[in-house]
Amino acid sequence: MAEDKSGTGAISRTGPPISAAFLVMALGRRVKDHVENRLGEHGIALRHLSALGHLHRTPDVSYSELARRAAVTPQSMQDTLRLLEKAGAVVRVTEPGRGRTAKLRVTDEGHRLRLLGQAVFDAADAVITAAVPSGGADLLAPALLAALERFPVEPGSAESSRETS
Amino acid sequence: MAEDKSGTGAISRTGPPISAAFLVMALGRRVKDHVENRLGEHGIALRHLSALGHLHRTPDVSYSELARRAAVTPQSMQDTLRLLEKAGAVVRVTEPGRGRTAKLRVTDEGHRLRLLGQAVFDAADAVITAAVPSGGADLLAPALLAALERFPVEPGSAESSRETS
DNA sequence: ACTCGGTTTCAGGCAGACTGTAACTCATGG
DNA sequence: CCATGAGTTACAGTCTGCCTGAAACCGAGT
Repeated sequence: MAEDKSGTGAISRTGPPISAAFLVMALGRRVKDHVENRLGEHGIALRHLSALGHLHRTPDVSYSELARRAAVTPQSMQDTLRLLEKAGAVVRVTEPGRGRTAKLRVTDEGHRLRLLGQAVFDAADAVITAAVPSGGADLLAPALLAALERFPVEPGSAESSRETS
Repeated sequence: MAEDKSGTGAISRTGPPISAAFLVMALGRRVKDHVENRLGEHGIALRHLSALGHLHRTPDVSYSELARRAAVTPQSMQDTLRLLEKAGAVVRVTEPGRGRTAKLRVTDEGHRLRLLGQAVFDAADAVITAAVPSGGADLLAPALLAALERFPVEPGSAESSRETS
């Protein structure tokens, strides 16, 4: 119904370059929604993929350590891992119990999901780099990275870290 | 400590360019958090600023119409406006009541807040454009815009539209 | 031996969106 | 005239991620 919801309609008219900050926020959200939806088709969300990535890179870490790296509380991370355990994507190689620090491992199913998520990211990357003009593609990532460093991590953010490789 | 939460630590090492999609998501969230915090110091959030912008551009619209433009449900928009009304930033020029369509106006206080929000965005823009290399600054916005159009609005997004000008 | 930091686990809370439902207005057609 | 139905405001409840609070427990250091 002629929504104009993203503002693009009003944007695409003319010169006033429209706030870069706004564009970054909008694009970030769009991409996140896209990734989240694609991942959702396989039963996981972004935070699960992130946890899988962390766990793959450094196995045998505990809930709390994992939480620390993802910058969330141990409770939230436990909640995230609950789904992954139930889906058979990670297992704890130590027996459960109140104060017993857990060692977690990624299973074969976990690796399957992880690679699948990586494919989703690769696809999104292709779309993005196809959108920048000509040779600006390899100029984009460093710029984004530089901008990222210029915005401090403020209290109350969370951020989920990356999962590649 | 030694959080590495955003992955930057792992990123800044070497060549593997790291997913552009990931960077966009991370930067988008960082910028949003930044804007939200700055706005929060003045008692409003992004959605309030967005509503103020919409209302400033096209006055005398109703709750539902406003909700339609922001792509949220009327209930959510009503909730957003509740704060703005209580803060004296918008007033309804018609009397309340169950089925009576409301006409809403931005007050002087509302304009003050709107301009203030615009300043926040301008500041963020400056930070971003300062982060891109040399002449890439005016190349960034079009690229982001082009990328934005390549990601369809998927079911379950919301998006808040823009508020500038 | 025993305290203390780190950990897991359970319970509750909060914010922002949503759906569901009720009450009401207003234009339109019979 | 008035009944019907689309549109709107209003109120309540729900859900999802995340949080804080508190309890139970392990394991190393003194």
